Amino acid sequence: MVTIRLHNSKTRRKEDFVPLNPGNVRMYVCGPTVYDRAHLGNGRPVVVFDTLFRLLRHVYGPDHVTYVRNFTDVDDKINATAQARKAAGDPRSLEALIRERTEETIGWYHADMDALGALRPTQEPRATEFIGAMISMIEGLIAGGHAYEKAGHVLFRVRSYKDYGALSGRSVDDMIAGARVEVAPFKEDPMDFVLWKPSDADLPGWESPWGRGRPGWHIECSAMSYELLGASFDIHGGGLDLQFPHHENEIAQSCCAHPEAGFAQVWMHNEMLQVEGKKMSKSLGNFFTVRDLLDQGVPGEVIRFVYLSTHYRKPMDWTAEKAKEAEATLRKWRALVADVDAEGAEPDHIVVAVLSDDLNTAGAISALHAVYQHVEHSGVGKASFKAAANILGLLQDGMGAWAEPVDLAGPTMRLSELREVAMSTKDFAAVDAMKSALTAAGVEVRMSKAGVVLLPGLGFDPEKLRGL
RNA sequence: GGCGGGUUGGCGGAGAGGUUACGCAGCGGAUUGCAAAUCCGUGAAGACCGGUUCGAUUCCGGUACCCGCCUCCA
Repeated sequence: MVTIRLHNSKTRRKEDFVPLNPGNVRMYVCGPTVYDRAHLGNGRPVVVFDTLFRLLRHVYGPDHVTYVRNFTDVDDKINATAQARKAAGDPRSLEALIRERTEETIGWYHADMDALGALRPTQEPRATEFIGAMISMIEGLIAGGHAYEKAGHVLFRVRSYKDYGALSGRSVDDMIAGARVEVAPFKEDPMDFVLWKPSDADLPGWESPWGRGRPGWHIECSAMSYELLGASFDIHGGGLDLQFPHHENEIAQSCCAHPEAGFAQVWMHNEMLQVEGKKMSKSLGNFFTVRDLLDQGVPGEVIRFVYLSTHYRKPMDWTAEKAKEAEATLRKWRALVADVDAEGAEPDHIVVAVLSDDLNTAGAISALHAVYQHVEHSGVGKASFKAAANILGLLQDGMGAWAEPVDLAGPTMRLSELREVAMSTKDFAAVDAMKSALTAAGVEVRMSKAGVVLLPGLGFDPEKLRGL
């Protein structure tokens, strides 16, 4: 069996991955807050951990991996959207408006992430379905002396957990010295964070031992991972920006609530995303969603390829140039395995080995280039090539419509005839005219002794072919 | 201010203490009505300064620059 090695943020080292139970490998990844479309940065961890999910399924068997990714549907931004709609005159209740907004956003998320070729996780719990579990965990923390109630809030007592800061390499004292902590009079210590907060009538709330209120952000992941994966599980993933404070707080909560267990064994964090060398932000005008790209005609598979062409622990720069290169490569690869069935085929072992070394997707893509060369020349190993690409979620059946030939038989025939005539008359004017028209419509024109081949490119516009 | 990460050839981007990464672009050639595509071949790197070593781009230290987090933005 292949040994998977993973860089563990907790130990800052690459380690052999040894699951607690090979019969059920368990992974939890922090999912989206469902208040709006997923932007390009949101897609990166989805594709990264989907690739890990696929690798784990390959190594341990598809039925022996449990992948949980949550939906955060309790959030002030969701509330704000709902309140805005209500203020605009919508007669429905706030709860109904919130439900509508989160349902709508989850639908978008699924559609967009499906387009990136990501498998649905085994379970996708919503925070609102686990409020009871959060309340019990908070009660346990209070009973254990790790949390306290004050002014309608319940706060986690950071000083009660000696390893607080270990994941992100910070000490409580250093952070306080940094002085960027929220000042709240009811906190025992400035670093203490909210487990539960009161809701007034204009906000969604649940009854609790501390009155009507709603959970703080961090407790949901602790409660849901415990309910669905247990007190100890294998991998916890998310973006690097979540390392502090979110994951640090999760560890504190979970380890104090279940001191006998180890919580997550391996922590993985993907680096952030940039666009054309700059941080993606609305103020710079380079902010866009996955849906924006899909609507512009960039295939989801191309977006996925670009994500995977940079190692997950390095900042990734999205550029139009990369998308162009990715498209060309995928077209070439898809042409090679157009009619190949990879079902049951053994994926190329070098690609798998490279990928198993801390999810080296960029290295795996390079290895695929080498395998392609070999298969191209020898004609053998197509299924193995495709199966290896499939572990990266590339060249999946059903995702290649964008690369499939469009019926251009008519223009092909006409151009062939024109060329036939021109070859004898030596007057190529008509041929060249038609060729430029085709090129302008986004069609790639290939002419050789073997004949004429027309291939639609990314910007192919069938409308422009009318009249040809 | 505190913590963490990065700096590889024209561009993108990996691995490895010593032997070609790879892709794109470029250049030369085959092919071509022209071009595209394809194929063959080919040049090009390791921010800076020290240290360890027979030998470092790869390990260690320092400098410069860049980036992220510390503000419920993945």
